Amino acid sequence: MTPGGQPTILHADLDAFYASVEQLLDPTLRGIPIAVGGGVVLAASYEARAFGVTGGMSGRRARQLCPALRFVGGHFHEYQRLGDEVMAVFRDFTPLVERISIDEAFLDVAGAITLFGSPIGIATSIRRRVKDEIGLPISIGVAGTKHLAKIASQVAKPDGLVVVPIGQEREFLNPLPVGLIWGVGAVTRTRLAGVGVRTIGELAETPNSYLRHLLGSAAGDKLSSLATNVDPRRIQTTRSAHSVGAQAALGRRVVTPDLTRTTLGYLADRVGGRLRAAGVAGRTITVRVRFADLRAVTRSITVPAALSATLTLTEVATALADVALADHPHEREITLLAISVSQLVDQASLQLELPLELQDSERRPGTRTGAARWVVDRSVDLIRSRFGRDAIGYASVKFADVGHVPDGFRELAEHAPE
DNA sequence: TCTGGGGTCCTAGGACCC
DNA sequence: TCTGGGGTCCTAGGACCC
Repeated sequence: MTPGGQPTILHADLDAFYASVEQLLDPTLRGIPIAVGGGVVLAASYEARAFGVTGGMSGRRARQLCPALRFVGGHFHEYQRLGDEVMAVFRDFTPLVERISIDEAFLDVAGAITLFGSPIGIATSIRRRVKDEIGLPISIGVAGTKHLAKIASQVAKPDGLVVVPIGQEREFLNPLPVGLIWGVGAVTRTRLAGVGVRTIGELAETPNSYLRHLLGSAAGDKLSSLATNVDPRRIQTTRSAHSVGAQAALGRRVVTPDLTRTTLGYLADRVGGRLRAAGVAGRTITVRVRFADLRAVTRSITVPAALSATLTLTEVATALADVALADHPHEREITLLAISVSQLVDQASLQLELPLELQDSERRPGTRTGAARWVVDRSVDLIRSRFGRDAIGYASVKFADVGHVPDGFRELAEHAPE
């Protein structure tokens, strides 16, 4: 923030992104309620939102609320392409762009004022260019901090611009519901409502010690700092992932060794491929099992040498799932399996660890070494990059019937907007 | 409400070390 | 043998976000 000056942090957020892209690509969809997705609504146009349709809602529920709702297929590559184009517009004004998903970003325009004029002028120009050159509606919040700019862009929606002048933060925030605060979801909102706190103004009057008691120290401090308008977070132009994961919802399936091995093999294949593509490997492997009542448990292990080989990940994940299942012997059905790999390290440093992994596998005659597995995986990755994902794979994985979620959907979910 | 997938961050307890 | 603080790492669970 610029003390005593003008706010220079922008939060720019495309409106109903997937749905807006569909309406851009197909003019017959404009002005009518549409939803992207099928079983689950990924995005709803504003015409659909008027009926109460929201992202994350089941398709059946959405149809009940809005019988005229049109479901449209996802043009996943178009979403990525247009999202990239919008980011390029941002970068025409400042290099300080922090993209936080496919369709939203923070910008710090303090250094762009001499070239392009006031932050408000820049925000106006961005909105006009995104509309004229790309054809998409976008909302922008302008404020002194990231937190405040994000709240302002939500207030600006749809297709609007909201500025919070320095010194007027309290007047702006006080009447707003606490749910607009980033990090306040259904649970926290309910807990706050239980003690009579519904607006940010009421939150600001609540002592920090009481918030810490109610919500825990970190959440309490965070809410207090918002109330006093302290937010030291800078714009980060590069952010590296802390974990890579994949999951598969299974419906209700009776758990068998074959089911877990096959599904985890498929997931390990995806995760391993993405780790290797990013040039990283991970030391902590976590498996999540969800039972029929939607209760989920996790089991994890941290190994000395970072992993990215598909078969090794499969073996570790299978062993972890066995532990989780053994701890819940009365659960006969599961509804989801997931693998996540964290404690990521660069593959360059992984090379140093390979002899360790090699030693380990040498104690198990008949298994291929970690190094050999890594080489095989790299070959598979290369072939796939040229001929497509289905060109090659481990037999047990290739024929798994767990891949019914389209790959485009999965790639998209890595940056999902809603 | 029950037809998703991929992430981040926080808490709390225990092991272990100094 | 008992008491104690500080720090790090690991594991399990949960809230939240897009």
